[in-house]
Amino acid sequence: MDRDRGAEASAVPVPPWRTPPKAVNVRQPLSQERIVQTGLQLLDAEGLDGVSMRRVAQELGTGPASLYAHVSGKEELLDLIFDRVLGEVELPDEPDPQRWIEQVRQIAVSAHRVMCAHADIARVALANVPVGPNALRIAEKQLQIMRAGGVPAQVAAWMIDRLSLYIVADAYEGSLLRVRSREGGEQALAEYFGRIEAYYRSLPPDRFPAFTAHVEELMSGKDEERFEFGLDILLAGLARFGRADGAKSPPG
Amino acid sequence: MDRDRGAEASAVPVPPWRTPPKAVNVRQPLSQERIVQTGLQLLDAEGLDGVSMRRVAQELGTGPASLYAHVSGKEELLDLIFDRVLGEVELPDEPDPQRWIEQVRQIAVSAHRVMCAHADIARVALANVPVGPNALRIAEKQLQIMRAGGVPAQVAAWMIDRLSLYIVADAYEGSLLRVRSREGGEQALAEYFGRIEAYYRSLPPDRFPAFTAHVEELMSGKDEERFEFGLDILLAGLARFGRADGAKSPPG
DNA sequence: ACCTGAACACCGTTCAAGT
DNA sequence: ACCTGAACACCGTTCAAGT
Repeated sequence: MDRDRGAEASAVPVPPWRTPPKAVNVRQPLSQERIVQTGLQLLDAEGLDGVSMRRVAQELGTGPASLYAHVSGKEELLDLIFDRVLGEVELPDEPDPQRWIEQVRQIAVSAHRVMCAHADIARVALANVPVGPNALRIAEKQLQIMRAGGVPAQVAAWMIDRLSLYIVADAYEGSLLRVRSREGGEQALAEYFGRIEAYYRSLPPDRFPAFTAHVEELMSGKDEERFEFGLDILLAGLARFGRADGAKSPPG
Repeated sequence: MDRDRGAEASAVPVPPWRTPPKAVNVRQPLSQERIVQTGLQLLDAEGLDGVSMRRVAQELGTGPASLYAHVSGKEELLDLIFDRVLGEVELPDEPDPQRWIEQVRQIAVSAHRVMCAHADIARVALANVPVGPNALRIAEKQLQIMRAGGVPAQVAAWMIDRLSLYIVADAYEGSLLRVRSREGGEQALAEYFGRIEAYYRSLPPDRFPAFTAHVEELMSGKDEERFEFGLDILLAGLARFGRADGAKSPPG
């Protein structure tokens, strides 16, 4: 009998008066995983302000109330997205006492780059202490490297905190400029800095002698350059506490 | 004729059927000054989230739309409040080349203290580049001091930027903890850190050997202590660029 | 157990209309 | 010129009711 060969039967058009099954995959059940993933997509597409409970729910084809079964609230959702992003940070396999400063530096640069690649997600880390698995993984590695480099435990412990504050703050600050340039184009960003520079130049030199004399220097340098400048200042300050031979790549 | 002696006439009760004049001083006209002042009061009383256009308007006995005649929007209002706060920062009169690092340090500490004294206002400085008169006054002084200390112009210019980023970021981070403790009492803050510490101790030592071995060091130190630790690391890194004799107070 | 519609108590900003 | 009521287009979270 032919009527049991389902595969071939489906090649024939379905009679239009039959109610089609509800769109496939829309009934894929909600989960924390799916919510975080959707939040991350929204973050990348529209920035952190685009990640609202309502928008995430909409994207998942449901109402905002449904999210609360899988996530305690907006804060937890953002924490989860942040830690997922931190998962992209690359770490060296083993601490190398000969190159401890370079290793600390590489992790810092990688973390900075990763956060910068995801809009203004860094704001989340400023708002609460990150305790997700990836945050811990990174901090653990930094601590191991500094200890291997001979840095005293108390200094190393506080330095992790100070370093991550610096990285996160710079990433956040820079991301706001990037948001500005995405919204108004490259041109808007240039205009913004142009206005500031013009304002600096217009200041009265008698009250702002140093400022007006150094507008050039104040405005120079790209994001990355300034970040690494500050990072190297911090690392130079740290170097005194550890093995001297680990400080092979001193800044200017 | 008695009916012209207004002063004495007002001692007699007004006939109750007369409409009384609208409450005195409520008709004090709106001004940017009054709006900023009210915003600052709200900031101190309820934190930055308490400063909404609607709340400020309410406090002034008017509707939110009325504020837009004196302030372009919320962002400008917050900028104005921030710069007013910066007015409290103390600056030395003259740059002293013998003590340049100490002077840079004092300004940094003062700015940090001032921001910490006004809830989470520091968030404003992370969101946009401060260009108010008081921000400029402080930056100008820092620049003068570093130049007097022999720091090259490019290093000094970038250092102002990095220093203020560090100060603002720490003040903001700390303010969020202070908000937490104000809302839930000293006890809530202790509980929060207690939870974190307990979580650190509960981590598997094989995967987090350094972390679990140094929970004590990771949790130690008050806000101010940690801030000054990082500040001194930065200043030690900076010291190499200027006059050696200005670095009289090196950190640990 | 999981999901949802509707409601609550808010936002910043705009605009036509009033004085 | 200055001020305002009402509206617009949003928020995060809660809760009773549904399946």
